[in-house]
Amino acid sequence: MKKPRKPRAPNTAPPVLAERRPRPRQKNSEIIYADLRAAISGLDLPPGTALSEQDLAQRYGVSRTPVREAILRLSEEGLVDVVPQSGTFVSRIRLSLVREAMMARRALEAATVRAATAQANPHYFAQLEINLAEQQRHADAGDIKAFHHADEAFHAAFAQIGRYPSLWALIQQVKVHIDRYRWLTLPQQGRMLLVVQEHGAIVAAMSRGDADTAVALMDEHLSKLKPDMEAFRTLWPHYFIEDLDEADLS
Amino acid sequence: MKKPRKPRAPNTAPPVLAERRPRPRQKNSEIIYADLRAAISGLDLPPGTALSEQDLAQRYGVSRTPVREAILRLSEEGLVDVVPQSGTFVSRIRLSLVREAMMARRALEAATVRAATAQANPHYFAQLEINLAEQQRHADAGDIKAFHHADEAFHAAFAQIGRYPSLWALIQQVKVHIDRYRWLTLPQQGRMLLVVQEHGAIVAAMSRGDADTAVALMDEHLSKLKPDMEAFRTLWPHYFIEDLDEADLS
DNA sequence: TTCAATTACCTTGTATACAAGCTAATGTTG
DNA sequence: CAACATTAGCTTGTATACAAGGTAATTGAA
Repeated sequence: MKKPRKPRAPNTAPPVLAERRPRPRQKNSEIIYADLRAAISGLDLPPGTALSEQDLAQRYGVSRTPVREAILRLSEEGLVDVVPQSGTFVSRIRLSLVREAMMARRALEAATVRAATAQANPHYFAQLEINLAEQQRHADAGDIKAFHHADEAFHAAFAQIGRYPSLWALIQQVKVHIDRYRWLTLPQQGRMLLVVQEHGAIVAAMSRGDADTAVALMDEHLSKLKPDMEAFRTLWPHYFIEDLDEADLS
Repeated sequence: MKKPRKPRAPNTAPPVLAERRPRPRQKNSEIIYADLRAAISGLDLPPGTALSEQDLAQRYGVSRTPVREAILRLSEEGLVDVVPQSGTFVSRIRLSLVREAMMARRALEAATVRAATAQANPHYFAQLEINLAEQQRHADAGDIKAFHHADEAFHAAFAQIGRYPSLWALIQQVKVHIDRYRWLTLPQQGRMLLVVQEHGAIVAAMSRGDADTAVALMDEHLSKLKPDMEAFRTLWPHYFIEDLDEADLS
């Protein structure tokens, strides 16, 4: 006769080091999330596109559950709008949000550039120079997507060098809203070469230990986007959504 | 005999204004998320606590699905660690993350204070004064939770006044990591009254239109937390987790 | 022809069932 | 008694079924 096993005490004891083996396997929802995010960020899924959970599930060969989790994350980032009993749609670009994202990015990257300047050493400068060369190569070749990738790595490097890695995660979170807008303006010729020059000037200031100038140059670099918002809004009206930014809510 | 209906075209057409009726009903997952987040932020669920989806589902009277969605959001914020086939645990406080969160918050709130100073008008100052009085009241009464609530509203007001509402959402996201740490130090007597004074000084500088001073005062205000990290780490060792912040990864 | 009512189909939200795998108590062996 | 192997029970990840409700094509009447 088997004795009934005593129920195990609930696992309230803190696992001393649960982080040792971060499950090597990547969850399906993560893959789908990254995939959709890249597509939305790069305007491959333009604003207003309908996303069906069922459809995506079939496309990825999984059930609705992981798709739902991916969409939930996108929804929190403001990249999709989930309307119950109606549908899920790639969110339209809210210019007020772009404006806020630019402000946040400027504030955060000013911090990373300053921190990176303080931590700088020859090893890191070599890393930055390699990245700059890569940017130059892609700019010469006119490969916008590759250039954008190198640009991301360049900006990410400051957070890494300055020892503020999670700040980059935060920057990425707001950056996606800027990027969606930026893809409408980047194709302008000569833009990429100008960006490489500005990046080089920032590194030069850092190498002189001139943090204030480096920060100022970065701020100027990130502020370059503003000008012609209205023009683009008339060109791609469906991509944008009116917001009550100028409406006085006193 | 019924004629088979022609399949409807997929809804790829952009819904002209899907945002008109934001479903009044709040999803269960949102309620659970807010509830758990508040409990974790306020240390009612101390770091290391095990959270069972099944258990929470029964407690809230729902199925696992909405609980999972809430936990997924907490996981993205770094407030819980989900270990597949093992359990979900309230994350331990990573001091490196606290440090990064403080840096991010300082950078972002500097921006909101500057913007708020530019937008200031008597209506907004009256709003701030009312909030200051409320802080004073709660500080006198020694009601820490209520004071914390008013403190949040105070800081949120700058983003609102400066017309950068989504920046406050970003600040809240990083602030939670600071708060968990702060609850270990806030009970110090006299702390609250000092905070009210510092808040008042910021508003005073704003009322003079002195944005630089207001920003500097806010930065100083937000930098007050630093000192005794090591002391608390020895007092509540289970609440913290070692990280490789100082480890050189060259 | 025009316009309103109907209704089939699709959407997301939730509940439930099953699968893979980790943990700790139990059983076994030296 | 000590150390190791076994295994019951729990965990999360995923798949599937059902429910509530919105949309648009169809249908019917004026």
